Order: sequence, then C-alpha cells, then structure tokens
Amino acid sequence: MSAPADRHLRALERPVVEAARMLVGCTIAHEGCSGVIVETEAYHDSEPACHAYVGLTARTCTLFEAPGIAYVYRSYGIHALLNVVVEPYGVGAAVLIRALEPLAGLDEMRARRGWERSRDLCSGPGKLTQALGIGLDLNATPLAGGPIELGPPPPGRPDPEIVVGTRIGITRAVELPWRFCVAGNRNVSRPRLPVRALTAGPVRRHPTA
DNA sequence: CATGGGATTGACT
DNA sequence: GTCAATCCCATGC
Repeated sequence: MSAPADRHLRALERPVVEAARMLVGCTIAHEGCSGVIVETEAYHDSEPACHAYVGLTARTCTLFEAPGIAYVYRSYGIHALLNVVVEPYGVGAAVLIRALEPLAGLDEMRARRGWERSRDLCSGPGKLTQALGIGLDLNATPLAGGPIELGPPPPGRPDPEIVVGTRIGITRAVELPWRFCVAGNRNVSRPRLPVRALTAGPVRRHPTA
C-alpha cells in the first residue's frame, strides 16, 4: 500500500497533532534540493511551548494565517527553523519539520553544509534549512507553488512506521507526546526515539515498576 | 530603552 | 557529558 498522493494537502485541514503525523513521509523541496520528512513536532497556541501562546504579535502573526504557508523563524540567534502552518485562519498552529531523508540535490546540500555524510545533511531542524537554502526571507510564503514546495510521498513508497515521543529542546509543556519520527530512520535528530517506542494509543507517563 | 531567553548545533572534555 | 555562538523579539521599567 503506497501513500495517497494528496496526504500533504489533507494534513493541512487536520488538527495539528494529526497533521504532524500525516506529514511524516511527505516531501519538502526548495530550488532543486528535496527530502522526505522523517521527523515532525506539533505546536498549538493552546500550550505554552508554542510561540503563538502569547497571542497575536508581529512575530507570531504567520502562525495564525490560513493553512499551507511556511513559518520560518530564527532559533538561538543562529538557525532558521521551518514549520508548516496548519488549522484554520485564526488558530495559531504549525508543524515543525525536524529532519529529512535527503532525496535530490545532495551535492548542493553538501556544498552548503560542508563535508557531512548524507545522513547528517538534514538530521535536525537547523541542518535541513541550511542544506536546502531556506532562510527567514521565506517566512509566510505559500507551500504550494511557492519557493518551498510541500509534496506527497514519493510514488510507491510504503507508509513508514511512526514512533511517538515528547518534543525536544523546550522547557514548557514538555510532557506532550507531540513528536513523530520514522521508526529506525538514521536521518532523525538526536535524541533518537527507540524503535520500540510508543506507536499508538495513550501515553504511559511512568514505567510500571 | 534594557534585558532575558530560546522549537540548535558543533566543538570539546 | 558541557558550553559558547549570536540575534530576534516579548516583556517590563
């Protein structure tokens, strides 16, 4: 069973946590460089880890826009991080793209990233924007027909097995299981989720022991 | 207007 | 494991 060709579009209409899961396996392309999404995180204005939690500001207004545009922001003063804005206009929600499996334009990615092995080119949210040449100037640009193109999974590619974990690098709402990774994929960022991590159902907060 | 804190990464111990 | 780099923006005085 290969993935439906419109999964990237249907994901935009969904609640952000479902969207984050559905976007795993889809593709991101920019100027001839592309990759398959292997790791995502969900952010929603109802929880304090989301930039939109503070409400509508000059920084966060992109998050409240209609779905299908990019939210690109600077992290730690250094890195540009790429998000897919989802949910209806007026809701601040986005899916952070955390890692890609490189597909095309590998030589150009290496040129931007340096000497890296293929698996290290896009194995992190700051790495993949550097590899694909995505900068802050692309904030609020459309993901269909824009400079960045969100596409369906590559034809014939089976749906990946997805593992679920808590989000990385945040200090608030740390318990939400809103991180989605392709099980066992070598391109996901660290810390890697174990292949046997939760794949469905409720979260077990504490080990039974 | 000053300040504090990041949705990170790479280098180093 | 620790830590510095570096800048935008939200907040508070």
